[in-house]
Amino acid sequence: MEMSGYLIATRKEVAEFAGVSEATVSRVMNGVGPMKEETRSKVLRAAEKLGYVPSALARSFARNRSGNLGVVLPYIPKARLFSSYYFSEMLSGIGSAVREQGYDLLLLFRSEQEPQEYESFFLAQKVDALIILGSRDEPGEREAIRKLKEARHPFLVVNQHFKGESFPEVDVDHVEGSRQAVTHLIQQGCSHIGFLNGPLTYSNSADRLSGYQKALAEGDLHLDSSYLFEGNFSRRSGYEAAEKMRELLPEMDGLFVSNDRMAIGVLQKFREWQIPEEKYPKIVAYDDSDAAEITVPPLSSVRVPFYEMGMIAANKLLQIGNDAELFRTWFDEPVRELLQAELIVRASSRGNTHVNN
Amino acid sequence: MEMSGYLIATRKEVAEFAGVSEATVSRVMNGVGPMKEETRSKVLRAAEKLGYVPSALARSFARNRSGNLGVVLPYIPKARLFSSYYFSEMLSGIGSAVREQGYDLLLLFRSEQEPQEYESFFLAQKVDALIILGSRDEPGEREAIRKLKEARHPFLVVNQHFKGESFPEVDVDHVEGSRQAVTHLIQQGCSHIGFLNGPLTYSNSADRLSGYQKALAEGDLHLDSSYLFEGNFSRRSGYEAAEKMRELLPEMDGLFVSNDRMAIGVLQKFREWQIPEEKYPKIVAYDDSDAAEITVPPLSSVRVPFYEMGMIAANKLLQIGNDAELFRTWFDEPVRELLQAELIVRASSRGNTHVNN
DNA sequence: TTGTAGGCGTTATCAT
DNA sequence: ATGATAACGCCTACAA
Repeated sequence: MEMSGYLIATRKEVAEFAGVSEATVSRVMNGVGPMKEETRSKVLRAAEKLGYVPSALARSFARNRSGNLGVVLPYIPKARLFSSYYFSEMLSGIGSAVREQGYDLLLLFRSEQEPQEYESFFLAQKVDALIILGSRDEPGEREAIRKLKEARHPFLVVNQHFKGESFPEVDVDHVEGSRQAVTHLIQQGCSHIGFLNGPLTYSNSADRLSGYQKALAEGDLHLDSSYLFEGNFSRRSGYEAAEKMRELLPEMDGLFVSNDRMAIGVLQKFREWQIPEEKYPKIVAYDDSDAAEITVPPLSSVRVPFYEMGMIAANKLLQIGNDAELFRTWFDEPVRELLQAELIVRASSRGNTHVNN
Repeated sequence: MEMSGYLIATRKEVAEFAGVSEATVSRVMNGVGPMKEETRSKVLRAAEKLGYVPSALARSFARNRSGNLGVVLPYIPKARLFSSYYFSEMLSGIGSAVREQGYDLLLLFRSEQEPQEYESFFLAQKVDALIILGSRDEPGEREAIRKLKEARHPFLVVNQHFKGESFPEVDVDHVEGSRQAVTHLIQQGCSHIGFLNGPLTYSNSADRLSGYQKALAEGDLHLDSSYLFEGNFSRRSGYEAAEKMRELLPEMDGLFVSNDRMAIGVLQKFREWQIPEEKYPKIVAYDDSDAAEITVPPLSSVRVPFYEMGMIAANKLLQIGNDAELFRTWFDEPVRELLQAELIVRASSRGNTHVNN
């Protein structure tokens, strides 16, 4: 059904009112082609008068372009997805780029049920380009993205790398970020460093593991697999992982955690156990979200430029719409932008100088 | 330019391939009208074979419906909008409703520069319905929303009330939420209760002020305007507002703050001043975001059902697309859904029993 | 500088 | 149960 109670002024009416042809109205509205200033203002006045706004729908249809940049998000019912710092920042960055380029931002929720399938967003012409967030390295996902590439749809994977493929990606050097984090812990005198990581289907988790290993090797420490823990990035999972650290704690003098939220869960558990702060392992977390500053002790954390990532990804992607040359090479030499992370040191990884609040 | 390197299968090709008319293809794809099972499967096979997906663009054009629910967000460059708990939760709620109803979610960023103007989203047919978030009671905004109503565009204002108008709204009873918060402080023995509020152009700020006043009156306390502070909901503004509380602190034994982030800023300042926790005023904040649990001391906070608000708003709004009767009355008896907030008590407002961590 | 007219891929109505 | 066809509102190549 028609969802509105009003009538929309059409180009035809404007043309009649202004006493020109419809084509002229189009030219004026789009500012193309030469035209007499008089005609122009006549048309604009008519449009103003009639409240005419060109239909984006019809325009898209005629141009065969939706004008939308799609962003695929993991759909997890009730998961309060946006609450996660990661997605929030990224979307803000994408939003700001999209806006400047005159596109609209269409949010697309990936379903956990149905098999992954991204191409139909293009086939249905819902989007002109697609940014894929929260991607995981799983067979279905790889396949779905491969299809996008084969069909040469403009897309970009963010914060995820698929080894062996060459997809256009904007990513962060999590290997180096993690290496720095763990090296810092070693420099602080730690020799038994635990690692609470996220699921390895995220390449950023795998990358962090590499960085961790690298730092240990460089510090002549050996990797003890009983020091490896896995969570799902939620606070709760950090809280639960801490349980498993219990018996190692006297030994474990350092801890690297893959995001702030899990680290906060760990801290909660430590506090519950009434471990004195001086006895906490030295901790470095990841993301450097707002929360890192306000925990007790404040968390050292690896800052990830999510906002910039989103902005860069969107800009790159939309750029190819205006640059035929870029489009030609987009898939042959896929973009692989690699941003740097930066370790921010706070009390959680320093000496026993925690403010005892 | 054409942004893709592939060709899209059209209905015509499917029709030819299947040896039927285009109309039949449409019927099959939309599952309308009677049809022989044989024809149906023939068409479906052809579609499958050719990789045909009906063009959402063309469909929207023909149906004169975009299939999009628009969500207006305040645009603040670099403001990391989504990081705010408020918007994050709301969008998650809207997203989940929209998805179920088969709509798409279009994000629209309000500009701070240009005068407010929402109607053109409808005139340009970018959206079939509109949810307005982060609205403020300012002349331009009122005017813009009035126009929506006059033209009978389906829209909904969320978490904001315009006194004297009757716009369709989904809101929270912030008067009652605040009254509870402050009454709780009074019950805890506080008699000099400060209030750090947000800008009064947000009706929820004004409502909180009413609740504060109400509670004071009920507790036979008088309102001292030197106990009123204003911030802009950011942590920094809380941090700065705390400065102004300095000299009142010995007296001020209670503090009500309009959101968690500002409260966190206040706590930071207190900690910087090295005020012992036992001497903090008893604090109740607002929103009950994730952060409230992890501060030291954990913040008592008024829980606001943002997620539900978003979901309810979107559901209500999309419902009117399927219900002519509802649409008819939508503007005559505008929805005014009023959800309840709930006080969550934590250590920050209890006796001197803070865990000294 | 402006007008004419064909086409875009559906939906929906009317025949058959 | 299916086919033919007129809209839908705009863009754009071409004609004038």
